[in-house]
Parts: sequence; structure tokens; C-alpha cells
Amino acid sequence: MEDLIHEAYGGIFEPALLDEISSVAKIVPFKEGDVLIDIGKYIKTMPLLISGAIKIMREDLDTGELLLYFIEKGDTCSMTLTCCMGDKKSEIRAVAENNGLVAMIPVGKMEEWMGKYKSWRAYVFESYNNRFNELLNAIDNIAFMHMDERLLNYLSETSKVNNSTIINKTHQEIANELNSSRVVISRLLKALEHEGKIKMNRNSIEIVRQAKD
Amino acid sequence: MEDLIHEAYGGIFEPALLDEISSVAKIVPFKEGDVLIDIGKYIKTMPLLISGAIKIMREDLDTGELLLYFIEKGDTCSMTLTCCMGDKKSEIRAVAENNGLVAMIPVGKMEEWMGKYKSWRAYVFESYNNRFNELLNAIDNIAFMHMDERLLNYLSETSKVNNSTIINKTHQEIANELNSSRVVISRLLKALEHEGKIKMNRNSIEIVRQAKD
DNA sequence: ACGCTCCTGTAACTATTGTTACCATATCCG
DNA sequence: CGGATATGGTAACAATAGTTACAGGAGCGT
Repeated sequence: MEDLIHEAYGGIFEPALLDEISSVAKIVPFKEGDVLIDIGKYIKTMPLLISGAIKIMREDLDTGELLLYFIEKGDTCSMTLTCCMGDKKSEIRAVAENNGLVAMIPVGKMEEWMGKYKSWRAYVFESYNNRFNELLNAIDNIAFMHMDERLLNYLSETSKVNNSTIINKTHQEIANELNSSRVVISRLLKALEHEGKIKMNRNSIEIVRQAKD
Repeated sequence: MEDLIHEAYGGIFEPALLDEISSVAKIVPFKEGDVLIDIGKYIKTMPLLISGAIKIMREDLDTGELLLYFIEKGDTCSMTLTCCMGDKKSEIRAVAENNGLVAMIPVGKMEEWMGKYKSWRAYVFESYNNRFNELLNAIDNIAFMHMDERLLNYLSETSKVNNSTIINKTHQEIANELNSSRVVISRLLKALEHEGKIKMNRNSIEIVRQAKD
């Protein structure tokens, strides 16, 4: 179990901190679809992602939903940071995109380490910064891009975090994550298939050419 | 000049920190339209807003623009925090919405205070959290709302930060900040006028009923 | 007053996205 | 096997937003 933390965070934290994390962290596995954090909930332990990918979603009042960004190995969600530090409710939902592991850290340790370890402080700030930029990126997507581009981006990102050119999602699921409707997604996917960028099968989509040519 | 800082930040920082801020800060006035921070630029001093309002904009590659949120007295922009701490380029543009004052703090002091003052640490985290939530709010706006609602929100927010029910902006300016086009904004404003929510004059719009009834 | 620029109104059209409806087939389960 | 459910294809239509074009009036400087 120490190996896991060392592998994922070895390049980020100083040795003494790694040891401390290993001693206090509880390694928890999660499965695809698990809701790790939900909107309106308080967070009592902070998760550090060891393996797998987590998607961060925003929900609207009237059942609208939107994928904001993915989190991968070595990352954490700044929302959990603020929630832990400030005792606030979560504004986002975190859902497992695939199977993986998290190291759960008691909130008390977080603040302790803020004063004790420089690498921890740097990590916390880096996390905030990354999440901020990912939100900006999400804004760029929905504000400046059309649905077909957003769809391609989504397929590309999903392919990346799942390490596969084959995406096992239904049109309905994709529509939900992009806050669109199934018919629209089917239409656009069909167009992408005609352009030779993807191949479609039941329950899966294969990316033929990556979005970034 | 000490009075200004005490007035704006008296409830936030401990006395010793307030004194230190007063001694090192350079008070700088700004005028409506001033570009305080621009995309791609490095930031060498951190601004604390004393009076006035600043709008934070995001820009697209092909000349699209979008207002993300406003910053008011007692706030700072988390982008400047990360830029200062991490020596990174700004991803956003900060433009003065009206006239006001900022206290400019040398970057070195920021890090010094992080270890020295608990209220400073709390403030920095609170700022990050506020900006994060404001970005989420911006996402809600563009992802889940139609242009007419966004327009009403915009008018309401603008009215608030300018302390006036009269908004001195042209349709073109509003269109730019909402990343729309002038014709669309004119059309929607006309509809809002028919609904009795606003009154229009050349170069100004009066909010008759606040958006939040 | 004259010409110029800026601001706004409006029409007509296009593009994009969302909605509703219906169908075909695949898959799962009893 | 037979029926229920999930998934995807497609058409027709509606709603929203963006584009182009043009006109009228306000304000400004000469």
C-alpha cells in the first residue's frame, strides 16, 4: 500500500510526507459509477487519487447535468479542499469514470501538513490552480464551441482517461454529460462517422482519428 | 491611506497584518476601462481591491469575449494569486468596470504572510473558494440559461456593482460581454422593455424591477 | 446647417440546437 | 421462444440565437 502512494505521489511530495500519508491514509477502492462526492454534502475526509479517473459534474436545478472535467492520478479536487478547510457543502458531484483507488486523508492532517510541509502547500496551490484552469477550459467549451466540437473533445478526453480508443457509452449517457439530448448526439455522431472520425457500434464508439490532428 | 485599507479589510485581517499592508502597499487609482491584468501577461504585484469594481473576462481565440464575474471591495482575483505564487501567465483579463482604488502588494510579502498570519492564509483560501464558486456560477449561466435570462442577470449584476439602477452601456458593449451579437441583445432588450422590466434610453438602460422578485 | 459617426430598430434569412414521435433492432430475462 | 426493455435511426417541427442588410435619429465637429 505504501508502494501505491509512492508510485502516484513520489515525484510530488517529500519523503517524510509520503511516509506520513502512508501511515494515516486509508486506501479505498471505487467502481465505475460510484458517487464519491455529491452536491450539498459535507466532506469529512480528503481523497487523493491513486489510480482510475473521476468525473466532476455540475447539476442544474431542473435536472440538467454537465461534465466539467476529469481528475486523474496525482490529482485531487479543489472543491474537497475548500470543503474540508472551510466546512462547506460541495457544489459539485464526483462520479467514478472507471475503477480505481483513492487514499483518504483525515481533514485534521491537511491543516497540520499545511504548516509542516512545503511540498504539501505547493501541492494544494497547484491543485487549486489546475482546477481553476479546468473550469476555464470548461467555460471555453460551452461558451465558444458548438456541440459537434464539444462532442469531439468529450470523446477525445474520455478516450484519454480510459486509456482506450473505444468508448463504452450510450448516446444517452453522452447527451447527459454534455447537457444535450440523445437525438442531437445521435445526429452529430452520425455526422462524425460520415466524416470518418469515429466508428459506431451498439454501446460503444471507436475513435478513428484523434481530435488533435 | 491606512484608513482605506482598514476600512476595506478591517474585518478580515488581524491588526498586525493590516499595519504591514499599510506600510508596504502602494495605493493605485484606476479608471473605468483600464486593463489591470491581461491574458498572457505575468503579474508582479498582487492587487487588493479597496473600492470600485473590476470585471474578469475570458477571451476566445477568434475574438470572442465573455464576462466571467465581477470583483468588489475586499476581494482579489485568485488568478493573480496563482500567477504570483507560481510565476504563470494570466488566463484572464481584468478590466475596471468603474473608478476605484487597489492596494498593490509585492509578491514576496504574499508568501511571507502565508507563514506568518493565519488571517492571511484564511483570506487566500477564501478567495480561491469564492472565485471557484463564481466560475461555477458563470458555467451555470452559460450552460443552463437562455440569453434572455443571462441578459437579465447581467443587468442585475451590473446594476449592483455600480450602485445604480441605470446602466450606462450600449447594446454593443453588452453583446460583447455576453459573447453575443448586438442585434440579438437589442431584440431581447426590446422584449424586456415590453415586459416592463427595463426602460431604454440612448446609451443607458434603467432597471425597473430587479431580476430577483 | 451639413456631413459624419455612433447607437438603436427592424426585417428577413440562416444555423444550431432541442423536442416529439415513431420505428427497427439488439439484448436480456423469464 | 416470446415479450419487455434498452439502444439507436430518422423525420418533422419548434425554439433560440446569429447574420446580413438597411434605415432613422442623436450627437458632434466644422
